[in-house]
Amino acid sequence: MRIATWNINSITARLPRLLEWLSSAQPDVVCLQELKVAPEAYPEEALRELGYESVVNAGGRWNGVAVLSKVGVEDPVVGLPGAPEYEGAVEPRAAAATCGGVRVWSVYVPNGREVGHAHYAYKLEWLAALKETAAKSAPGALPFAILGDYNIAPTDQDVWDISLFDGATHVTPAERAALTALEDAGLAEVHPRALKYDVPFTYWDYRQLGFPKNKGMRIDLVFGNAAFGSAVKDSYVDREARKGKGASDHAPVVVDLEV
DNA sequence: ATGACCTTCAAGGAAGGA
Repeated sequence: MRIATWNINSITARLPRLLEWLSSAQPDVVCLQELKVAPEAYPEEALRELGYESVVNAGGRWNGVAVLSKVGVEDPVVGLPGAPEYEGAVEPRAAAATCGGVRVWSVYVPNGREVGHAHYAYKLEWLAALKETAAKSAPGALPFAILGDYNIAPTDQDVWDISLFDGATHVTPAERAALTALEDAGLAEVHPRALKYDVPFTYWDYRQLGFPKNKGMRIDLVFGNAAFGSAVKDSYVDREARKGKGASDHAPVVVDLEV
């Protein structure tokens, strides 16, 4: 089984490239983030034509996630249990489904904006809620994974130049401690291989030739329980999908499982 | 070559991204 996660930065703008990638990469399950689409405008039919059912959590202009599956959708959940509100609203940042015997969550962790900003506190609260969900599902025999845009670089090597991140979000000890908390809950990171260069970055800023200069960050992550981890045969970042006109600023992370 | 921000909402520019 092939599972992928991809922040597509608007499913409307990215639909041609998404459909092309689905046809070539042939994933069975895909976790999408940053749909940036109203629920009624979600391209359900176009995805169904390629064989994918969707579990969608969309709220219009910002955020939005989905789980696509060719291998069935059971026990769908829309929204993270216990998720905090931001400015009085629960945002569409999580969706889950059991697909072909694997429980998957698609998550879009809040950005945080700046250390000390209300959005940063919100990010840490959101991650604390995510840990609770992880702790409930991790011990089971069912392969379980949380895939998505975590907006956290796990180590200093996961950004192109750590000296430029002094005081910035995405690399703070508190954010990284939230990843350690997921490990305490029984999950472990699935480390992808790079198709080029040493570090398999997953995000490159659109500005200032970020991608050609490989000024990237590894912030799209996969955390799985023991049953998931033991089924992993391969994982890589498909940086080819970041090339050319009309690309998302993130590349897909692909995980191949033997289940 | 991978190339110097992009997307949404809406009507011009703001907001968010990281």
